[in-house]
Amino acid sequence: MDTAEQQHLAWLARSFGRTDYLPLTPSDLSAIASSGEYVSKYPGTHLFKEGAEADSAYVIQKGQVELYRTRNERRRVIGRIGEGAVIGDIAMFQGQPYVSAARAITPVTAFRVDRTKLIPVLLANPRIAMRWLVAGLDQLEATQRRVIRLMHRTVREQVAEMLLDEADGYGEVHLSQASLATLLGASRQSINEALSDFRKDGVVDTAYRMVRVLDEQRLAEVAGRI
Amino acid sequence: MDTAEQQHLAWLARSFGRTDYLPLTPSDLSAIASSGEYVSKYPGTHLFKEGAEADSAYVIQKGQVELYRTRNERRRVIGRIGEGAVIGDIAMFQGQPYVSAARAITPVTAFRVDRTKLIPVLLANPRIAMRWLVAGLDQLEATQRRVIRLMHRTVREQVAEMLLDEADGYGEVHLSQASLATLLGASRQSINEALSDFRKDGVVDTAYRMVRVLDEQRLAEVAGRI
DNA sequence: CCGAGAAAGTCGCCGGAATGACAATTCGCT
DNA sequence: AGCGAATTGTCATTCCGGCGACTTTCTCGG
Repeated sequence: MDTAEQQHLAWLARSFGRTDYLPLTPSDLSAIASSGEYVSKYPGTHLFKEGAEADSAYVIQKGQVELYRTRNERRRVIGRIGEGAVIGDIAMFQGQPYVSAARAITPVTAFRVDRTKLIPVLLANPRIAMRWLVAGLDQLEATQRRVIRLMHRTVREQVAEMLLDEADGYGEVHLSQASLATLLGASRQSINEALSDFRKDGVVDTAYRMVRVLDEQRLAEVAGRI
Repeated sequence: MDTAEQQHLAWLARSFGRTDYLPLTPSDLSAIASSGEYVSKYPGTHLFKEGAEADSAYVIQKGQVELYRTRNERRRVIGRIGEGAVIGDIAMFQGQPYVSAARAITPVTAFRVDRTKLIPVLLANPRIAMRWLVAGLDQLEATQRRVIRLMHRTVREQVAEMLLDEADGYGEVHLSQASLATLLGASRQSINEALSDFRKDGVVDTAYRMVRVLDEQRLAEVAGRI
């Protein structure tokens, strides 16, 4: 599989592992309760694996899930998601294999939606179906916007943009520099250089597998968001 | 509006102006007949304009429609579509403004689907709604794939890819080198150089505002489609 | 507490492509 | 036919960033 493809899948998987992707309300869940069931996963076990047929989607109720892809027999963590996130749904709707694997890293409770059972329920509850699918469209479109926003920008600008995008509530980005490089399609060295610059200017702080954003304002300027 | 944004919209509009985007069957159309009406447009008149609120989608029944965007008071043709194509639907579902204008270039008959009338019909025909929306997901996903496929490739490869993609039935691409440059986010000079190379090798022929593909096979090799 | 392996930090080299600057064509219009 | 604007064809210059090759630092499992 070529690099572009890898990157595409990484972006997709990342995009759909976002906690702000909440197409379903609690009442929706009760409506589709019959098309799935609650599952518990111990840390280390899989919700689904990369490349498997996407016959289910999951709504995370509790715990943290890690999304990763395997490439050249090496695991690449794409992101971590938590409560409320929906994963695997786009692949499920499209009838495509999962683009990433999902593994519990804490004890996880999730609602597993079975494709074959879900379809009739959605046909009976078109309002939910439409909201869900439109949410998918929005997500995909947003991802695309992001990707194109990154094109034809210097690595430095791309890194700034990415950090702003990926920072969690504490302004921390838990990704290795190599992961950032893969996502941006840049070399690890260039990422490192950009981060070194930022660190020297006191804009970010770096540690093992982590970057902390210190000066969001300045980073936004670099990213061209002005 | 910045360049990345421009490019994003150009890509989107371009992608959705493809005749292979056919989410609806004739029987679907009869089912949603009540949510719209047939409209006839004389050449030169608009189906919709860029930036306007997307309150309708159109299914082209007959004729040719030109999609274009205006930038710096200059029209940029993004594509032409014909019978069977659906336009404006993604924007309509998302509640976003149209990303391009659509203008009839031959006498056009189209079925105009009204957003407010459509929603209840789709709720009553969830099967159509789901198919339509999933088709939208597929399209967006395919576009994204294309975009990422173009990233991190040499201009030469990008040009080859683009020419294959944009060639009409006669193997001709009616775009100025500057337009190609904009779409690819490259400089005009680089495009020119790539085209010169291809011309020298007898792979393409160039003229004013036009490129004709002579050796599709070889172009595909360059594009990496092998 | 320690060792292996992963991740991070640096350097030099070099190619692809942006930029700026012109000359040469071609087309649309008067 | 002829003029001006748009388009195309070429260079020389500059620079971003990929790649290879290390060294240093950090983590984690035993």
